[in-house]
Amino acid sequence: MESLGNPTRLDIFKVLIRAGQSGCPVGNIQESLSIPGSTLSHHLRSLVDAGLVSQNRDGRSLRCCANFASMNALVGYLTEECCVDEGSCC
Amino acid sequence: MESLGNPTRLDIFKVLIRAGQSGCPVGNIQESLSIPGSTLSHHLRSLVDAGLVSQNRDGRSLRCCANFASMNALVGYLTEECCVDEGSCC
DNA sequence: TTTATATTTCTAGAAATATCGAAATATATT
DNA sequence: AATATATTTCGATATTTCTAGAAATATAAA
Repeated sequence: MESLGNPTRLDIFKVLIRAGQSGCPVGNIQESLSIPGSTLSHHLRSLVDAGLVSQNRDGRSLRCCANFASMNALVGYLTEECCVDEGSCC
Repeated sequence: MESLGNPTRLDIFKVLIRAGQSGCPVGNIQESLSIPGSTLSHHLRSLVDAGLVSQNRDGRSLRCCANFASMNALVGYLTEECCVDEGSCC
């Protein structure tokens, strides 16, 4: 969640969500968002570390994929405990 | 989304999600999380500004409620464009 | 109106994060 | 092996964010 708190990182993640299962090479993300490679690489790493993105090499380029399972877990994290303390805690 | 990127703020929001529609006074959140009032107030404001939390006065205390509509919008934001560029962009 | 309770604003230092150019590395093509 | 392409690491700076104590404000109760 912390990982998606940054606007640039959220943009990157959105590109990958749109790209679906087939993913998108680093270079294409860079072109699509117009950010320097070093900045992109830095943010991509933090997304990979958070488990939200996976990478695998494809020839000379590195293909990145949104991890849809993690994304759904994230969504679940927000919704699953809804109202469990309704009326009892406050 | 940016608003939930901070662990403390996420904790606050979770308390409010658990509290459901009836919400929770600031003082109770403070007690429940053991954080100074000033820090809590600061984070609450950022949640309110982001539209994720609403507040209304109830006697001497201020009752906070998670805005479930916004939360669902947030979830939708992540999921609705899934795969639209599958195969076409990269 | 005095007092108590609840919450916010002010302030400032510390810590974390973002940014990007240059150089380094890795992989593929010739 | 030499060259080209793709991506990452390094390093340094700028900016943002977090945190919390003290003081201020607001509302209610006595």
